[in-house]
Amino acid sequence: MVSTATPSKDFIRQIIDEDNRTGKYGGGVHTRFPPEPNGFLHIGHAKAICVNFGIAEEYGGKYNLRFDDTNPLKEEDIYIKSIMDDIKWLGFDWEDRLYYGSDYFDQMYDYAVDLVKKGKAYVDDLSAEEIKELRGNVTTPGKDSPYRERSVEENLDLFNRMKAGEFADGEKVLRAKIDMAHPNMNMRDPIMYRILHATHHNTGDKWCIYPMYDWAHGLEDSIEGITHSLCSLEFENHRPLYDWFLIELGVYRPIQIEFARLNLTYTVMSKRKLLELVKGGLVSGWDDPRLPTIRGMKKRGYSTASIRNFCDRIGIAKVNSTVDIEFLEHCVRDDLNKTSPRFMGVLNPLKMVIENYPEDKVEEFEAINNPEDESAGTRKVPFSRVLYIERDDFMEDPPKKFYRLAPGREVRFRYAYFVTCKEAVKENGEIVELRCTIDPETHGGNAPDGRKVKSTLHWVSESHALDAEVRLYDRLFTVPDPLGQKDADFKDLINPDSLRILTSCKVEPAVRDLKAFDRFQFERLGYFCVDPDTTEENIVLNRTVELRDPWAKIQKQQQRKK
RNA sequence: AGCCCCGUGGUGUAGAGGUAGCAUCAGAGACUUUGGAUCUCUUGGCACCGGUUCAAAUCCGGUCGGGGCUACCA
Repeated sequence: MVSTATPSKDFIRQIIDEDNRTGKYGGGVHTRFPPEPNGFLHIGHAKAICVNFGIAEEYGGKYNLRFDDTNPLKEEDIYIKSIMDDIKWLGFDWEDRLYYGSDYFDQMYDYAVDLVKKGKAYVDDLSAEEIKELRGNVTTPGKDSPYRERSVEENLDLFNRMKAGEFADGEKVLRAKIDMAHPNMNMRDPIMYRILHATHHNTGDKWCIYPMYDWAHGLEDSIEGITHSLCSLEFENHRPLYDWFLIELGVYRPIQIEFARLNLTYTVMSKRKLLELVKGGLVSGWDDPRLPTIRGMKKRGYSTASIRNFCDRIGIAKVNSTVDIEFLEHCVRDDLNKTSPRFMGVLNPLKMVIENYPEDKVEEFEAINNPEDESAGTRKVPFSRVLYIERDDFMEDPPKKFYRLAPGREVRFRYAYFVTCKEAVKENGEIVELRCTIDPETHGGNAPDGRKVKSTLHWVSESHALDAEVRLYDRLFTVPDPLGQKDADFKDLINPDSLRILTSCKVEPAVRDLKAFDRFQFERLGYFCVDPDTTEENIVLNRTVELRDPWAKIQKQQQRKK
């Protein structure tokens, strides 16, 4: 029996349902994701991709990947591969529907000629400055260009010569003839073509005139038979123009629907800001794990499932909003908890000697790989007289609610024994070693007499431990809204602890078998993944996110009280 | 200022004339060989004013607030 509760639908799915009901587009759904190949994809794009491709998938429709490459000055081939790689990594397959806006340059030109013939477009000789001047502003209407009333013949001739390369960059443009007094600035005779003697990554030197976004985009959608053209809110004011071109041309017209793009706290999302960070050397590159780029997140240890689940769960709406990064972190924990194998690793090692354990003895304890997934099986973890534990797991003078190890206190060592601390050995006031004893009766971690222990600690056997470098990543900025601060440049608000590198970490032997990008959990610490920098000699691990940590919260509260 | 879009717990969203729901966060508890996970409970919201109606988050009018637009970028 399936639940009768109908899942709530966002406004876009409601529109599609209605279109399907009325048969507006023959009941089909065909969407597209149209990135400009001039940068790397980030989580904001992931949302757009999930909206466009996810909805098409859900309705049994198709989706296109289309590179919107109408500006040869800004676009480069190198971005195309990275964008495709990222989208594939997100788990989407556009099959054979990979297109380029530039594929349609010929057809667009013909359409432009159509419009000229209809008296709806004209060649303007004004300079960029003059055009700006005559456009007016939001409160004052613009004025007609002196070239606005050229004859169709003259326009046709001029436009053809523009194409033929007779004019220099900026000398002439082709404009739509709409209304210079229109309250919507986009309708004040928008430019359709500009002259750019530049080599295009796809069409080479074939063209010296290139179409503007507003002219090109609707045509691309129309040519590809897109049904629902889903884009971000800033194109709302462009929709009348999108419609105008297609209506004047009398061609198939998709519907453009706008939704709010994703904003996240404690990070920046714009290409320009991201570029500033990369160019300024403030991060290690586009794949720096602190960045919200797809590559960065992959390197950080985010899974495809966690990102897609996040994008689905934040919803779609028309209000500008900022999602708390905590929710992203929740989504990645949620997925990784179910899928990640567990290991033990000590980030800040404190040596511990078990006085009543023989020096040459080694035992192997069976550890559960994933308590959430029985099929993940078990592994053996070696135990011996000298171990490492986490420095934070011992306090000489424990405050209230600190359940971990302290002098005279007994805790459990995960999968091994109950351990009691006898003494903390100090050198120059610093604790350098703990002397402890085990209760042999608690072999495996259970007391036959049923006595309980307040906490369970992770540990690593000294002689079996692997050394590892661990990169602890945290939020990139110290404030939720780094761009909204008065009198502060966002680059000065970078969290100095957004990356902390620990070099003397000790991890259990099984970590050796992991490969680059493998994700796992260090019990009690968080989720990590293997950095591709890892070599035979040097294990490098990246922390994706910490586990939820009630003790850290209590600690903060206690500090506040002081 | 002109035009366009939008206001539902702290945050993100559902609700389409009839008991304001979900998720997250926060708080409390249960359970626990991860202070993880899981489970239970609790706090907390319809921007404001007026109108229509037996009944308004929902429809209408206004006010206030937020965002977008003034590139030969996309």
